[in-house]
Formats: sequence, structure tokens, C-alpha cells
Amino acid sequence: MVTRDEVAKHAGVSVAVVSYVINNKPVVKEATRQKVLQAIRELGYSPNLTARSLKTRRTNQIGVLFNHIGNPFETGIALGLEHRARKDGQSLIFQTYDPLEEDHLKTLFSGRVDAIILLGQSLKTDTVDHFAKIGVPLFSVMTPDQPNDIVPCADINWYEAYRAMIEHLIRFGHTRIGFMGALNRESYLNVRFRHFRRALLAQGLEFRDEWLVHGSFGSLEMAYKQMSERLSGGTDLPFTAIVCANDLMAIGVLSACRDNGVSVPGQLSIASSENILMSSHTSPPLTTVHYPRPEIGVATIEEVMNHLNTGAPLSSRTLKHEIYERSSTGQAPG
Amino acid sequence: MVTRDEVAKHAGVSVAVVSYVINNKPVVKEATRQKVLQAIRELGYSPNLTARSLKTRRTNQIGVLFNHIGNPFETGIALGLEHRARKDGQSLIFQTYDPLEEDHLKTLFSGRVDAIILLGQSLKTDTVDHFAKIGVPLFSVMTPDQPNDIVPCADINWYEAYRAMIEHLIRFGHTRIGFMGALNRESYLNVRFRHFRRALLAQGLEFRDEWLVHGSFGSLEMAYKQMSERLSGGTDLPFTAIVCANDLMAIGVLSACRDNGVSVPGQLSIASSENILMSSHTSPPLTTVHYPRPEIGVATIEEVMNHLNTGAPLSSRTLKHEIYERSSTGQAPG
DNA sequence: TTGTAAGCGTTATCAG
DNA sequence: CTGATAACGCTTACAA
Repeated sequence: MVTRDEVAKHAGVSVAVVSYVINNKPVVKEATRQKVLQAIRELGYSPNLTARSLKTRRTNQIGVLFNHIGNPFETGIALGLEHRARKDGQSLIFQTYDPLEEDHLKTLFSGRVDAIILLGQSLKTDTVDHFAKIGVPLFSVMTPDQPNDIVPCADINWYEAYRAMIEHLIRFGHTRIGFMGALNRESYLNVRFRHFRRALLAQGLEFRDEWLVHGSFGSLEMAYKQMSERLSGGTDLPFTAIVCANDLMAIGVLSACRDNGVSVPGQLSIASSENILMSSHTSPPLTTVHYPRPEIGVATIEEVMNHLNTGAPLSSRTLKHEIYERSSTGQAPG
Repeated sequence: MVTRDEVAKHAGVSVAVVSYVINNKPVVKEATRQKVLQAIRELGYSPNLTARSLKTRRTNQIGVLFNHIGNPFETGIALGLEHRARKDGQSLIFQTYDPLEEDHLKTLFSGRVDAIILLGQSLKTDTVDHFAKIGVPLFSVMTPDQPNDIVPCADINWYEAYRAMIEHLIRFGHTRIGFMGALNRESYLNVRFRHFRRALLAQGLEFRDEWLVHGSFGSLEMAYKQMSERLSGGTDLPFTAIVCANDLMAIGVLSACRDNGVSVPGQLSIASSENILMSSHTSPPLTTVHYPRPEIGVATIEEVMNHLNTGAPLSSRTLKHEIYERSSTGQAPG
């Protein structure tokens, strides 16, 4: 590898001058500056970022904790993160979060990242404290199931979103509305369920435990299976509409309906959450809560960079959602 | 941040001993080892990876160049990459590749990564040479459109895959088979098109230029638009079956058919490539070439790690594909 | 078995 | 304006 020393020698200047040129210090005489740039070009030199990081105590790397890279919702957020991070010259290190190996994070990221972005994971207090202590800020996209006061979040107002969605369903005459959530412990989807339930009750509707269907957040298959079981029993569904905590599950539910001869929205209205690209290409297309994925990714990086650069405290942000009414919801049967 | 020096002081040993303990050198007396471990625990110390990298000249980071993180095909590969990389203690740095900023890669990764994994991008010779010179190996998942002899690849045998797919269509009586490829210059999808065309000719069928429909690899919308235009013209399609270079485009084509009243596979058979999760949940489900995404990701990391650890030369690998016959293909009309 | 010290490639502080 | 030189936190001969 070609180092700064070689460049200095080649240009006939000291190593310091090379640094000045690279870092655009305006102190260098134009002539020497050109000499150095010339040498850099000739040697194909670029500064070793690891060495620079060690010295400057800035890695320009941000850790991002995925739950499941295969989930298009999460990658939609990643798109915004990456786009904005690139502008700021930050690289993202993607890691799949495994609760069983949470302690591993401490060593994994040690001295490697300037900040860590969570995707709704509920970290142990111990872990949170550790990063606070070594000065690595945490910020979460999506409110974790077990929120922590020193981990601010960017999210939408799920309560308002579901309130609007429920109103939409009520206009179609639905009064018994089910929900498909996640079985996973401490999933950020639990937050959505709690808001849904609260919004439902606030509208004077009831919610029975047996109206909660268990899906699994990364997997459409699980949703398909669960719904198929309910449908193949021969007995009628206890609800006329179901709201799914994410689109992947809604697509599974839709498949289950199709395979079991249940018409959507004729016999069952399906509403969903997130609005991933695919949700407008199912048949019928899904009515869903639009989650501003790229925007929230961008906002997250901006918030984090602002903190890193100015020391301003990180603070939570609420972004705007929307209800996309498509044809998977309709008049309640009967 | 707590450093190794503090640990040494706290444990009453020299800094070297701390290193020995951390790196499991078997030379340390058990008693001192315990003293050190105790100090590490008490101080909540973990070694600074940046400093370690600088010294060992190993970053344990691998750069991964995406085309579009939103493409589920690419994230499916990432899943395999990440899973295997984690086992080897490697972190992945994901970057979206932008041909306009290709030169930027040199500085971006300088001293930061041990290797770079491409997802079918055709890098400039200049760039390839640069990384060869500084000793950062390149490996590509998917054969680039402009392959380079010093960038080995992992891929399936597309020629064989399409040969089998075409046979499948011929059995249904199709003789005029279109293809939807990518407009993007130098996309890895061009490779697929060339193999398709060759396979078609090899079976004694013809291929006319107007049977090539232009999609765009990251986007289902473009495919939808292109196909809609062809369909809304009122004239019949010149082919009875179409093979799409990826599932995302096939889903767009399917949507276009649905919205234009074209029955699939009654009036048009749709075959596809990749077998992303969603391709089995469209209606009808898509007949497609199964691309072993996680496996190819795993194989890639193994190949790269083997090279990094033993110095063995990187070599290209061909993985097994499969044809998944589902209901989007059927008897040719007429 | 443990300690000392050189050096990885930078940046940044001081003199000159 | 430019040149020495001391860190940054770690690994690893080599010495003790």
C-alpha cells in the first residue's frame, strides 16, 4: 500500500504538508500544493481511513441493526439511510440483530462506529448503558416494544394512523375488526397492536382476544399458515375485517383467502400497514397505512449527524403517515 | 473510552499481558489471566477495533456493492452474505454502487475493507487495477455484463436454466417467446438476455428484436408501463409467452395483464427468473428459474475468506439452479 | 511467564 | 508556509 510518507518523499516535502493538502488546509503555497497533488496522482495514493480514524476518533461509520434484511420494509428504510449517509460521507455497517448474541454487539462495534441505529429492537438496559458510557449514541427507527428513555426514536403516530383506518372500516359497516400481530417477543409490531387496540376502544368498538391472529414479522408464510387454519376450520371468521401489522402478513392472509375460496373484500376486508411496494400489486391491491420509509431513514441520519457534529441532543421525531385506500377493503358482508 | 493501558494498570500488569489474554495466547499464567479478565469486566473494556486493524492490517470488514437495496433479489443474497460473514467475524459495509461516482470507491474503501464483493457491476478497468494494486480482492456475485478476468464470479448457469425453461414452454406449444430485459446499460441482466437468446436459437426457434421488451431491473413500475403500452395498443402481442429477466419485472407484467384484461396464462404465459419470495404469492403464481440466493451468498463469503486466510486464488463458482413450474405458464393459445 | 518498546498511517501541535 | 514529532490504541518481537 502506498502511504503518506512515500507521497511526501516523492513530492519532496514533509509528511505534514501532505496532510495539509489532503485536508484542504488553506495554509499551503499553491506551488507545493500542486506538487503534492501531482505525487498523489502519480502514486495512486489515498489515505488510510483506519489510521485516520484512530487519530481523529471519528470512524465515519454507523452501525445499523436489522431484524431481517429480507424484509422489504426494513430495506426501504435502509434505502433512505444509505442515501443520506452517503451524502455525509458516512458508511453503514449492517448487522442482523440476534437477541441471543446481544452482548456481542459491544465488542463488535467497539471503536468501529460513531453511532448505532436500531430498527425497533429493545436492547437490554445493560447494553444501552454500555454504549452511553463509551459515548456511542443510539437512535431507533420505530419505537421499540420496550422503549428506553435514552434511545430516542423516529416513527409515525400509529394511534392516529389506526384511528383513521378504523374509521375507514366503520364507514364500510365493519364493527368486528381483527388484528394480525407478531408472535415474536418484544417485536416493534407489538407497539402497533397496542395502538390499534387503543384506537379501536376509543371508537367504542370492542376487541376480543380471539380476534388477534398471530403472524411473524419477517414471514409471509407464517401469516398464510395461521390464516389458513382459521379458514379451513369450516366455521365462520369472528370478524369481518382484519388489520395486519405489516404488509407481508397481509399478503399471506390474502393468499390464504384466495386458496380457501374467501373473497376479498366481499367476505373479508383486509387492511394493512407499511405500504411496501408489493402491497399495490396484489390482487386486490391492499388498503394500507403508508409508512414514509425513505423519509424516516433520511430524517434519522440527519438527526444522528446533527448530534455527532454539533453535540445537540438527539430527539425523537414523528413523521407523517397516510392512509392509502385501495380495494382490499369494502362493504361489510350481511 | 477505556483503553488497554487502563486495564493493565487496574490489573497491575503490563499492557502486553492484557493483549495476550485478549488474544488467547496460552503463555499467560492462569492467576494473572484471571486478574486481567477481572479488570476487563470491572472496567467494561473492549478492544478498539480500529487500532487493532491498523496494527494487524486486517479490518475484518468486507465492502458489498449493491445496485439497489430495495430489490429483494439483492437483499436475498445479502442475507446469505451476512449470515456467513458473521460466523467468520466479518462485518459488511453496504454501499449502493453509482457508476458516476465509481472513482469515489477507491478513497471510500481505502484501508477500510479486506475485500470487496460486487453484485454484478461492471467496474472500469482502471478501478479493478487499482484494487488489484493495493491488494484488495474483488469477487462478484453474478457475472457482470462486461466481465473482467481478474474478477471471478459466483453465478448459476443461465444458459442451461433458460434452455430448460424454453423446453417447458415448447411443451406447452409456444414457439414465439418474448423477453423482458433491462434498459440499463451494462446491467447484469444483459447477461441473462444473451443466454436466453442463445438458448432459444439452439432450440431452433427464432427471436425477433421487437420481441424484446425493455424493463428496468430495480423497478416493477417500468415493466408495468412498458407492458401496458404494448397491450393497450389494441394489436395482438407478437408472442404467446414472455420470459422476464427477473421476478420484479414479471410482477409488473402480470399487473399490466390484469389491468388490460389479458388472461394469464390463457392469452399470455409469463415465465420469470430469480424466484423471489413474492413470485409464489402472485395470482397466478409465477413459473420461474430458482436462483439460490442465500447459498450463493454463503459460497461467496467462503470463497473470499478462504482467499484471505490461505492466500488460495479466488475462483469462479457455478451453483445449481432449478425450474419452478407454477401456473403463470400454460398451453399456448390458438 | 511477564515487561519493554517499536511501529501500523494518520493528524495536529509547535517550532522554525 | 513548512518540518519535526508526539500521540491515537493496539500487536508482537525481543529482552528480562
